[in-house]
Amino acid sequence: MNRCMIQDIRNHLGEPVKVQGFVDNYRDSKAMAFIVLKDITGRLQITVEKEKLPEVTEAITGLTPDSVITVTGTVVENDYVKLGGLEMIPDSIRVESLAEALPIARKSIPATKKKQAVERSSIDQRIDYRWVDLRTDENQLMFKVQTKLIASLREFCLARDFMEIHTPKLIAAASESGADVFEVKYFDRNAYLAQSPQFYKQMAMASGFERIFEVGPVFRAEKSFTNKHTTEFTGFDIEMSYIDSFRDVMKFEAELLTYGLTKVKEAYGDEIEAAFGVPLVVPTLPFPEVKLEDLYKGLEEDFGFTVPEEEKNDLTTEAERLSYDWVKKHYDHEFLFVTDYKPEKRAFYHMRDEHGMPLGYDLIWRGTEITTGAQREHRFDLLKKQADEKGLGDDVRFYLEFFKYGCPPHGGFGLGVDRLTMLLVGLPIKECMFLFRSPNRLTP
RNA sequence: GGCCCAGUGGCUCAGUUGGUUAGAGCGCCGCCCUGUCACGGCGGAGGUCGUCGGUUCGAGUCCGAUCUGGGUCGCCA
Repeated sequence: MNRCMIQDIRNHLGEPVKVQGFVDNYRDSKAMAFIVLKDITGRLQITVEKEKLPEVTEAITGLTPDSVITVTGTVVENDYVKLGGLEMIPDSIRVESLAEALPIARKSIPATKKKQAVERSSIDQRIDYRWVDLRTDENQLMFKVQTKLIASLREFCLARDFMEIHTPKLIAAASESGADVFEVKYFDRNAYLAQSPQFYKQMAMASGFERIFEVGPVFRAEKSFTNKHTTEFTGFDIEMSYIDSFRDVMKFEAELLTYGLTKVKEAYGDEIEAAFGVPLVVPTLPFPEVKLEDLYKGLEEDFGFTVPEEEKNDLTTEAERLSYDWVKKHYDHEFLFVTDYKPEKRAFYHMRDEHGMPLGYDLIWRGTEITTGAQREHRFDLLKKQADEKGLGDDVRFYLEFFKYGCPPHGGFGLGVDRLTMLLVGLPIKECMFLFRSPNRLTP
């Protein structure tokens, strides 16, 4: 018998079906037993009248929550049942895997007159048993949402003739200054884990690929302790040739994100709001933009916010957070492009204008940076000069070669997939990753 | 790396100015319960309080060191 997903069960009332999943709840009394079965699509009550079903009764003796079972039987409507008004009368139940008592509390239970409240286990405790934690509706929804988002972003790019590439993650030298790299043994020498596909996606431009994207892992050996950093995350990277300006890149990104969020809202907007209390607002085009310097002026005028002059060449965490209030106030928007960062704060490969100002941007969503983008310097001599100014020598020699034999003008950006997910549901990044990695966390 | 905070049964917590056998709820185990739906009722097991050292007649409670973890800032996606 084919397996029936629980969401489809109404199409099979009165006929024999098979369902499989986890025991979400088990209530056992002398004459009756009730199992709530959960699969990835929903829940169904299995009702056992013990006297009528001695074999089934035998099979479920000692059943525990979170065990995995296979049930065959007939689903009927019954107003007794609060769960959808449906119940399955089984004719067989097989226990596929008997679960031990769970080591974590996944849900909070409010206090009653007789009992004190039980808080759910801390996120760190839950991550220790992430596979158990991920069985909750909220967590599974989060990954359905992320799947939809990435599929939509990919769809948008493919419709515009982008190629999807896969660049190496084992590399011979650091790909960006600043970020620390993980060193790994590579036969009789050392290699590094890629901090970014930056150099290779630019190589794709020199290869004449014109428009590419990559969804892949990014490694950062930084001891960052915030609610939005992790040592391994997934980057959605774009690079495109024959742009006239970095504004072409910004425009593309704004359209890309708007498309992705539209698709996510169509599929899961209501569920996201119900589960996480965060409304999904599809942004309007174009996204607002502001120069870094003007943003600081605005924050001071509107909120009396100031930082020492020497910190104004970058967004502090607090300024970044406040920029959300600022953009809401002035543009009624959640996204904000920030431009005109000083060259000292930007990578050497960003193209600069005649005043030496980098032609790039950061994109802030709901007060958190999700992207850095730029037009790249594709002219060998200028690029080499900018690399030399940053003191990069042998490490970028192979990369500079990409620009010697013809390379189109181009630009691109990198999006943090996990940051998008985290902002979409309003939770810290460690709660939003399948498995979180930090300086203190390498397992499970 | 800076600054803060925390470590008590499987989980979540309480533990009063240091003072008799360290408490509770959930979970677990056993018994009872014909329709439950966060089922219910009764009973039970389970911790020596992160580690080491010190103060004291006496330390979960005070002091020192140490380990582990967390929050936050910086860094960034």
